[in-house]
Amino acid sequence: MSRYNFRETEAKWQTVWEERRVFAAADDGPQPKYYVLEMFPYPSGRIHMGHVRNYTLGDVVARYMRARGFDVLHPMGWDAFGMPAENAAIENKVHPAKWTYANIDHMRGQLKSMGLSYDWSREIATCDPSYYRHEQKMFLDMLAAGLAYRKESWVNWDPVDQTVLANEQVIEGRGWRSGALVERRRLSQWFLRITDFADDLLESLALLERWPEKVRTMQDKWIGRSDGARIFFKLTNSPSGVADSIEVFTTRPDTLFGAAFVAIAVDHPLAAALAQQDSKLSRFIAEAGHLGTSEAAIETAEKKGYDTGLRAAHPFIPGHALPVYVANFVLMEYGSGAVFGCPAHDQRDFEFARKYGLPILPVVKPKDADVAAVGDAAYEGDGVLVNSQFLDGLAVDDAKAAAIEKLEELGQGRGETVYRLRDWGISRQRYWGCPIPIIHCAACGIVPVPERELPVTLPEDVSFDEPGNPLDKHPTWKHVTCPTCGGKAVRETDTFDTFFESSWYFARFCSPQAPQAFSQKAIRRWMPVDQYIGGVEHAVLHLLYSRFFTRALRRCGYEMPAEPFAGLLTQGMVCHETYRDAEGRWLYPEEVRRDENGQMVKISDGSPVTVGRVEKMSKSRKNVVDPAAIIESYGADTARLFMLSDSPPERDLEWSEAGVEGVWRYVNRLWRLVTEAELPAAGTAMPNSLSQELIGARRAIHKTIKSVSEDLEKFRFNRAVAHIRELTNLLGELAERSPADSGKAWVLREGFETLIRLLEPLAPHLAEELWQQLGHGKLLAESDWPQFDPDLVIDEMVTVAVQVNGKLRGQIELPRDAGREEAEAAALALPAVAKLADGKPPRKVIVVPNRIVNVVV
RNA sequence: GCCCGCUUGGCGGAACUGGUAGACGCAACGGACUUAAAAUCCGUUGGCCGUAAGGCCGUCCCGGUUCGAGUCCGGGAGCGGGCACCA
Repeated sequence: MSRYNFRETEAKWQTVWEERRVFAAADDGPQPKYYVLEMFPYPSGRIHMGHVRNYTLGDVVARYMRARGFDVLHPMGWDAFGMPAENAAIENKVHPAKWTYANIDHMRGQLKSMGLSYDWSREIATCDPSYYRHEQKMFLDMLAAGLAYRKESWVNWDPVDQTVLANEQVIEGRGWRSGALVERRRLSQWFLRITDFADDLLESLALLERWPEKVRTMQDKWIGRSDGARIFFKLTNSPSGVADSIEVFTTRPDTLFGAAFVAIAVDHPLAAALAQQDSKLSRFIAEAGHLGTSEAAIETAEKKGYDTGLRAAHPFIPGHALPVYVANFVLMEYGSGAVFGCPAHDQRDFEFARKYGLPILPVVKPKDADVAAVGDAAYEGDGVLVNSQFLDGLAVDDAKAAAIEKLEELGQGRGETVYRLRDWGISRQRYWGCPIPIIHCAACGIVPVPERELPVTLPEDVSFDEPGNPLDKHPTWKHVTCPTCGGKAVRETDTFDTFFESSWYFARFCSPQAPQAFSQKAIRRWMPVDQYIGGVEHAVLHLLYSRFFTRALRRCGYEMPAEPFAGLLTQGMVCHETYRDAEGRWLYPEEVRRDENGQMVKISDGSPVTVGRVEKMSKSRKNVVDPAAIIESYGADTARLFMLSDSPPERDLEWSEAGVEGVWRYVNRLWRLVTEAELPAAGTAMPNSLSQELIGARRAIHKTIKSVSEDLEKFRFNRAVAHIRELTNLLGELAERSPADSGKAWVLREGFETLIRLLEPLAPHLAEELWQQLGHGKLLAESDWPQFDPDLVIDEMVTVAVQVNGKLRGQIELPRDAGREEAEAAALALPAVAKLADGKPPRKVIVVPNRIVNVVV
C-alpha cells in the first residue's frame, strides 16, 4: 500500500511554484485586484502555531481568490524592530541586527516550508534603512503639518523595558510586553495628534462593514466620545496669584441646578497653587498621589475630598456659590480636570455628598414618579426636569441643549465634546528602533534633520553593557552640528515606537522598491487591503494606529485610501492542554503520555501528571507544540488542514495530536483513492448514458462545488473541509462498491478532479501532486476554480418531512416543486398520520414546498 | 460596576432568511484482515423504555409567540472578552 510522500512532494512543488513565479502579483494585470494580508510577524526566531494558523487562513483566501480570477497581492515581511533583539544583545552579546536578520532567514525558510503563496519578491524588513527612511520623512511631514509635536507630560514608564509606553500599550496597569507594573514619569516626548481624527476614526467605524462588530465596539469605546459642556465657574474668593475661575466638563449640564460642589484633580494647577499656602492641602495631595494606579487600588480607594475654602459662583443662580474641593477621584487627564457634583443624579457625587454633608437636591423626576425624591441612591435615568427654573418640564435631552444654549448666551460655558483617546506618544528610549530625525540645538531649538540627510541610521558600534538607551551613551553618534546655525547640537536619541513601522507597511508592499514611500500608481492599484487577517489583540493598538496613519498621511499629501483595511478577520488563539508534575512544574506535551490505565504520566519516570485547563499556547506554561516538528513528521498540508478543519477561524482552536493523526489518515486515504483508481484519460467525453447512481454521484460532485465555494467565500473553512470529506467518502464508496464500467470511471475522474481542485487552497501540495498524477500539464495553482452545473445542484426528487401537530411522524418522497394537493395527499396517506388523525379530517394542513407538511388535528 | 459575546452528544463543531437537531471529524466500543502488532477496511455510538415494531425525552434554566423554536421575544444562571474613579 503506497503512502503519500509529503517530504518529497512538498519540496518539489514549492520549488516549481517559486521558479515559475506563480504568485508574483501583477501590478499591471488585466484582472480586478485583491489584496490579502496577514499581520506580519516579529522575527523572534521561529514560527509558532499562531503564525501557522494566521498564515494558513490568509493563504486559503489568497489561493481561492487567485483561482477565482483576481490579480492577487499576497506579500510577507518582518516587523523587525523591537525589544527582544536588544534583550538578546544583552544576554548573548550578539548585535540586534545580526540576531534579527538570522531570525528572519530561519523563519523565512519555515514559512516557505508551509507552501504559502507569497510574492516573496516584495519582502520587506522594517529595520532596513531602505524601509525606515520613509517613515522618517513621514514624521517630518507630520511635524510640518502640525500632526507631530513635542510636549512634557506624565507618561507610562515601563521599569523593566526602561522605556515609555503609549496608553494603548498599558494593559491593566502593566506593560503590554514586559508585564511590569507601569510607573508615572514626567518626560518630554514626541506625540502624534491622533485625537485630531477622533471623530473621523469613530464615525468611519460604521463604514467598516466587513470588520467584526467586536473590534469596532472596542475602538468605539477606546475613542470614548462624550458630548457635554464646558462650564466656567467664577471663584468668588480666590486669593491673589491664583486663578479666578475653574473650567469644568460635564455630560449633564441639565442637572446644573442640582449642583452641590465643584471638585478639581489633585494634580490640577489650581490645587498646586493653593497648596503653596496650605500645608494641610499639600499633605492631602501627597497622600492621594501615593494611591496606586492598579485596578485593585482604584477599586478599594475611598472617595476623598479636601475643602479648599474657595467658593465658585453658580452660573445660573446669582448669589449662590458652591464649595470647591480637591478630590482624589477627579482625573487631570480627562475633560478639564475638574467637575461639578450633582449628588442626586450621579452615584459617585451622591456618596461624596453624604460623606461631607452636602445638600442633595433632585432636579430630574422619573417619568412614572409623582415627585422627585432622594432615595438611597442617585437617580441617573431619564425624566423631566424640576427645581430648575427655566429648565422645568423639559426632558433630559432637551434640558441639556437648553442649558448649553443659556451658558453660551451668558458667556458662562459652551457645548463641548471630549474623548478618552489621547495623543499617541511615540518616543521610546531604546536602540533597536527607527531614529527620530530631529536635532536639538541650544540656539535654534528643535530642528528637523534636512531631508537630504535622511535616513538617520543607527550606529553599529553600540554597547549594551549598562542599562538605559545605548544611543544616548554612544560616544559620538548624537553629537552633530546644527543644520540651521552650524553650532554644536545633539541628535534626538529616542527611537520610534515600533507600532510606527507597522502603521504603514501594508502600503509599502504595493511598491516595495519605490524610491519614495509608495508609488501613487501602486497605491491606486492595490489599496485598500481587501482582507486583513490577524489576532484580536491588536484591536486598539495596530488597527487603530494604522487607521490614524492613513488619515495623517492623506493630510500630508500622500496617496492613500480613506481606510487601510476594508475587511478584517480576527482569528482565535491556538490552545492546548496544560500539564504539571507532582511538584507543580509545567511540562511540555512531549514529556507526558497516557498510560495503560488512561492516566497521564511523565514519560521519564512514570510519575502522575495533572492535566490542567486548555489555554493559549505559551512558553511559560510549556503547552506549546512546535510547528517545525509537526511539519517534519506530517507535512505542511496535514498541519494546514488540521488548522482549518476543527474550528471556525474566529474561534479558539484546541491543538490535538489525535486530530492531526486523523487528518494525516485522510490525506493518505485520498492519496490512495486517487492513485489507485482506474480512470479514463484526461479530457475523455462523458458517456452517453449514466446509471441513476452515477447521476446521483454527479449531483453530489456539483453540489460540493457550490457549497465549498460558498464556505470559502464566507471563511467557513471548517465547513469547507467537512464538505470535501463528505465527497471523498462518497467517491470512496463508489470506487469500491459499484461495478466497474466506463461510466463509473468517468464520474470518478470528474469527482476526483473536482475534489482536488477544491482542496488546493487548503492543502496545495497534495492537490498539485494529484493533479499532475491525473495527467494535467498545467499547474493547479494556475488553474481556474470549477463551475458547477446548475441543473445538477437541483434535485428532481425531494424528501419532505411529515409532521402531525409539529412532531415528526414520517417522510415522503416527492417530485421537486410538487403541488400542495399532491404533498398533502401523500402526507395524509401515511399510516402514522392516518392513525393519529383517527378518521377525522385534519383541522389544518401547512405545506412548505420541498420541506415539510404539517398536519394539525 | 458598565458594555459586548457565547452556552448544541464524551469532545471540536454542523443546522441556509423559524421547517426532519447532531453534517464532518475526534474519542470510544464491536468486527474483518494478520501468528501477532501496526496500517487498512466494515459497523455501532444523544438519553431513557422496548426482544422488536415503535414510543417518550432532549440544543444552559423558566416563561411566551407560532401549525412548528437550537433559531424570535421576556426573565434568569454560567462562562469568556472589553472598558473602568471618564465627570
